[in-house]
Amino acid sequence: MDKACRTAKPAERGSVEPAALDFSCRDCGVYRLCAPLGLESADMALLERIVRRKNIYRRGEFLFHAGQAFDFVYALRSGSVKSFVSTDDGRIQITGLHVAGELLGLGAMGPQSYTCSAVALEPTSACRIAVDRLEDVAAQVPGIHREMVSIMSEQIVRDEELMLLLGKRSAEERLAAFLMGLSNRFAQRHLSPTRFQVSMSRSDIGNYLGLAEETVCRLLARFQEQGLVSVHRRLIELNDRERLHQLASGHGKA
Amino acid sequence: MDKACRTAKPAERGSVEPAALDFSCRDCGVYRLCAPLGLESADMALLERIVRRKNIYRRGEFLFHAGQAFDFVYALRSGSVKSFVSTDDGRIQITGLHVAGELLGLGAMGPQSYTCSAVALEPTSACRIAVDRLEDVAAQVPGIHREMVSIMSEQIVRDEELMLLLGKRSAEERLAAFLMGLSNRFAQRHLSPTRFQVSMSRSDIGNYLGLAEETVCRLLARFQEQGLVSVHRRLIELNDRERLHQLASGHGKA
DNA sequence: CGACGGTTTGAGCACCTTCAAGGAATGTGG
DNA sequence: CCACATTCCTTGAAGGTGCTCAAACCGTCG
Repeated sequence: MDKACRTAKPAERGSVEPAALDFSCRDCGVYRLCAPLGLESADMALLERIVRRKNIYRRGEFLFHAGQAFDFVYALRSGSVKSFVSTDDGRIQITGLHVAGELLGLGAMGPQSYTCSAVALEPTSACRIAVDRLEDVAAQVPGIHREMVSIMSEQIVRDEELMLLLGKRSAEERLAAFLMGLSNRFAQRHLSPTRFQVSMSRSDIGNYLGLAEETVCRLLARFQEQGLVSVHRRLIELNDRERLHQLASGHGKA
Repeated sequence: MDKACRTAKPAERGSVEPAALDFSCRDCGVYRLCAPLGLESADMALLERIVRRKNIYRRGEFLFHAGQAFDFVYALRSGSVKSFVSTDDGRIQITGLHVAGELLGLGAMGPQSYTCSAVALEPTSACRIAVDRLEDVAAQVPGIHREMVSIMSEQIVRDEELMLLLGKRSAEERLAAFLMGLSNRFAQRHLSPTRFQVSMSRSDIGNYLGLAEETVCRLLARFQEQGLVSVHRRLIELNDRERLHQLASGHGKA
């Protein structure tokens, strides 16, 4: 996506630039863990104790690998990240697409080692939160654990939705749901819900949705023929969210 | 495939009767939440504050419905439960199969309402843990929240595995993985890993694995032809766990 | 430019689903 | 206790959705 952007006019894409997705520490996932501390901008001392300075990751760079010892929780400030698990014979399944403002890695709390891998899809900036320090602080402030429980249960809800999608939806429904999901997430972040860059390749999208890369292409082409979307490489414009929503809900042919 | 199995004698099934799966409170999921309290058998007073007496559910009875207000966590003492989510046009995806000793409903911690429904697959006994009381106690004992985080991350790991299965595995691999998964869980509970009752119908198994009911039947028949398993209705005997494990890992044809 | 990764499109086919029907186990009411 | 209803399981045949294989295209970068 980084490359694709370079040819587009700045004005058109201002709203979807990584820069526009950059969140301050207050806005990003870290804050959700800080809020129960009663921390406001004044008390940054405690925050400093647990948050390591932000790191920059390049496209393709790993934030962490599955199996690796669990040392940090990651809060995305800009960019996007895919997480995935793999079979022992090498096939992988992307289990999550994470964008700015979200927390990553909490699933490792139990096993104490990462259960999935995470890779930046584009230049990405993330705060690393040292878990040992987090635990120290959390021992004094129970609200933090409570918040972690809450964040993890949100993860479970998203996972359940993806299972429903993988198990029970047609290819068409999957792609429509994917696009609508992205649209809604961008809207939450006050970005355009109708015009955005998809940071994943067709191959990744296919993997994520349990489809072949070619199927994704063909469906995008069909959606475009039907006037539902306009596709220019990874820039996607939703022209008929209403109908797309129907497709995603399975009311496509009914 | 031949019906020889159907003549199985009652005596053969003694070890897999529900009764054999009955867990005391110490063994069931409740205990995992009590352990951090430093509670041993002596301090049952605190336990009493949060655990309501066990309930009995009949086959097909709901423990809770999706959307319903989150009031209890459930610890299974015997029997088994399926949990599922559904599309708004009525299709459902089974997201979990839970057996004795496991905790149910923690995914509702964040949204404060159940995100999936849970139904007993057979006569099932469960302890209900009132969340408000649990929270009261947890406020004094941070270790409880920590344990909850741990339990939820295990849930996330299981969900990731199911996503991998639904997205990337063939029908054969799915069923083999399902059988091996059950086998391993029974082994953990000191029950026979090679001979057990599956509490789900073919239809449920198919739903769970993202397959048609008929496909499950055909595959079971094929596994039996190949000498991997013996099937007598819901009683299943694994005759070649080694090979089954290979199939589950995708080394079936390679 | 020329090579390369990502994308698009086509043709053929495999796997699994759908549709259909019969059989076995269980339960229910007379 | 038997007849009937119901549910679950099994098997067959036909068909479709999405995959595999293959090739061309495009945009980017060395």
